[in-house]
Amino acid sequence: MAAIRVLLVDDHRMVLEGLRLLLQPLPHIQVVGTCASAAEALAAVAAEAPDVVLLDLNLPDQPGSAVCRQLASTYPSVKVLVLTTLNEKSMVQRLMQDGAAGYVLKNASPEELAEAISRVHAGRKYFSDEVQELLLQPTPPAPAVPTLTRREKEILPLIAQGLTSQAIADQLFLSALTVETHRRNILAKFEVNNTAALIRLAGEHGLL
Amino acid sequence: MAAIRVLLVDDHRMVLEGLRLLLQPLPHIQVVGTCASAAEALAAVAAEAPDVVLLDLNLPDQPGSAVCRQLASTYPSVKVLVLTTLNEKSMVQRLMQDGAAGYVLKNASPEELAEAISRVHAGRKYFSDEVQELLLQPTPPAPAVPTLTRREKEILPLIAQGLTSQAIADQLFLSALTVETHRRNILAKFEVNNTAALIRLAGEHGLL
DNA sequence: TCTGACCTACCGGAAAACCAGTATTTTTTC
DNA sequence: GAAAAAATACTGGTTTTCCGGTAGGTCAGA
Repeated sequence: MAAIRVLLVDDHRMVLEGLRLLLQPLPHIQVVGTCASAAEALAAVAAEAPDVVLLDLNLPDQPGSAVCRQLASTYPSVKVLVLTTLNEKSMVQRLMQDGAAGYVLKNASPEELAEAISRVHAGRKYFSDEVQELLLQPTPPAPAVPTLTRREKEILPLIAQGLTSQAIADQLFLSALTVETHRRNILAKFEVNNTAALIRLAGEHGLL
Repeated sequence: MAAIRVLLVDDHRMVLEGLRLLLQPLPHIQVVGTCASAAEALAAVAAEAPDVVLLDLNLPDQPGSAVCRQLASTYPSVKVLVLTTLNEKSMVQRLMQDGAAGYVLKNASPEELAEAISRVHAGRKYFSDEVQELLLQPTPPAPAVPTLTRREKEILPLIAQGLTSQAIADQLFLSALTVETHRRNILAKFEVNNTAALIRLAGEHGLL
């Protein structure tokens, strides 16, 4: 049986080197390259056609989820094994939609990592125990990030900057009344009734 | 010359194993233990008396800066080499105050890491190039987190929750007018003139 | 003991935000 | 090409915040 060809993607060189050394003694696994950015990774996949990509989510140039999606759509035969520290449920589910074949935490043991690589190469899914537990937990009331329209996305940060409706209107060449309407709609979507709570929530959801 | 005894502290087991393998071939360095939490690290330092502690900042139980401070005060002969991904100036300076002997980024090369270990063991400081550049940059206008009084610290989060001055007053058994005064003082301290900007800034400074 | 910081509380007025509707036009989407 | 969604704008009214100034009481440190 030919060795599984693995590509390593992580923005920390030390982690890359460490992983490489860790996988080196395993006869059924062959590391075909290491990348530190999304761009590098995409190029390397094209050049090396690995079986499995070990993908860290924190890359400097693109969010890992985007890389995952691109790889999955362009190279369906390449299995993406996400390797990260985040273990939020929403993130896991999102990545599965993006075509990831598995999800291993960075504090997993080397044995677990090897197991995960074999599993996804065999066409199966792999989740570390912690992640599985997370998926089994009944969905908490679903925080649900409101979907904002283009205009609303534009206005929200301006509100956060402390601009008044009039100032925003001037800047966007709108009537202040229009801005007030958008403002009300945004408040409604976030289910709050004043700016303070809105900005806090928006901040928590990374919308600023 | 005896080998430098190094203790590795990082919450990701893979990073630990990777580092261990990375340092293994170096004859002048001996890894005497690996720890995944602050508690473990403190115990291990007491037991092993290493020369150098390679310390990651993101530990599950305590902020790395606290560990650094404790180590430096309890075991002055132990050199702490901070190994992390954060490279904010304030963080670097804070850690130096906490007694760190050096600062290496996670995407440093293994050679650089070895060099850093040798340097701090020799009693010198070590900063990776990127960090040095950061330190050389003229201090940007100093963002300056405003100092809030006890009452203000109490009221600010309530504002962020979307409570009106009246509601806050009810909750704290105060006059709404008093709350308004505090509110104005808070706005003044943050140098903003409405709640939206206040909450955004407070959030950025981690005051909520 | 006095000073300064803090907490408390008030007045009056202006500005802004919030609420409940309605309505026209433009853009998107099926 | 019609329906749905979004963007625009308005009326009219209430609530809240913001601003400037004042002021008494407490408490800690010089």
